[in-house]
Amino acid sequence: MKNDLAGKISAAELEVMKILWRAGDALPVTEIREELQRLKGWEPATIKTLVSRLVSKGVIHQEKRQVYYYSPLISESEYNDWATHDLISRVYHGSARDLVAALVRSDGLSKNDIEELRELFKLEG
Amino acid sequence: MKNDLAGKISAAELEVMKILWRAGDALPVTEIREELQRLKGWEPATIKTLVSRLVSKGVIHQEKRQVYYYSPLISESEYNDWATHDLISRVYHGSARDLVAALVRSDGLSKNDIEELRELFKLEG
DNA sequence: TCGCCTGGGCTACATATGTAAACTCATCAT
DNA sequence: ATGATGAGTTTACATATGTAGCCCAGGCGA
Repeated sequence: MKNDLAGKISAAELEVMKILWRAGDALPVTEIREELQRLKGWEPATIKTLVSRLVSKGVIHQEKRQVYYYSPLISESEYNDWATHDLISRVYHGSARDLVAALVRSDGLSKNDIEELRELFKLEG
Repeated sequence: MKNDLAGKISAAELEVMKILWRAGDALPVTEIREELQRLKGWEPATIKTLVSRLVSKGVIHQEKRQVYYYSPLISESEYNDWATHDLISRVYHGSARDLVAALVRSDGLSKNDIEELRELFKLEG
């Protein structure tokens, strides 16, 4: 069940996750709302819905205090990896290499990025 | 409008696109259906729906002969690039480098892949 | 020629998603 | 004590998506 990330996180929901990941700490809806209102201009109601859905999907945890506090149950890199491998399987027939090759070809990377990655690969090799 | 790929192609629709891209030639629904029936076990009706939706979205072209023939209006690499950059912006805050770095870290690449990519980067540098 | 099969178009229907309001308590300030 | 305020829950509603059936007209075989 981990490989479908508990039913997948939608694009809008992901924005909520990002707030929680960045916070590093459990947050009350108030703060999540404040952030997203500023960043996305979403209504409080919308944000509450997204948070609820994430709880249902089991990807964030709801902790009772004076007010509920929310914290992620999956890490950002866990999600990122999942999203990446999802792309790779859907689009690149399962070849991570093809993805990177496409990136290189399509100017997705700057000279500088390439330099940094070369270093990265040097370490990996 | 190109940067939203005419309203986005869904996962199921993408399978249709793949058939067309691989064919390299315009195909009648018959053939698309045959392929997808074999590969995915989808009903003919389902496939017709997907094809119609792709036509509506303007990503494939319908050519009248005895029977309609369909061909893609966007190339596979065009789509791949779009999907990749979509992932990068949604998940990697716009940093292609972060995507590749994550891949390297998460064992998404085999020793062999890394070797090949190093070559690739060598050329690019 | 006449029904049958099939391509193409239209309709269907559940679930997911984006977006948000309505309602219901509990709590805080007056 | 009482009403305003806000947290949490329920409901709403359009569009997207997965998945597919129904119906009609024209070509093909009997």
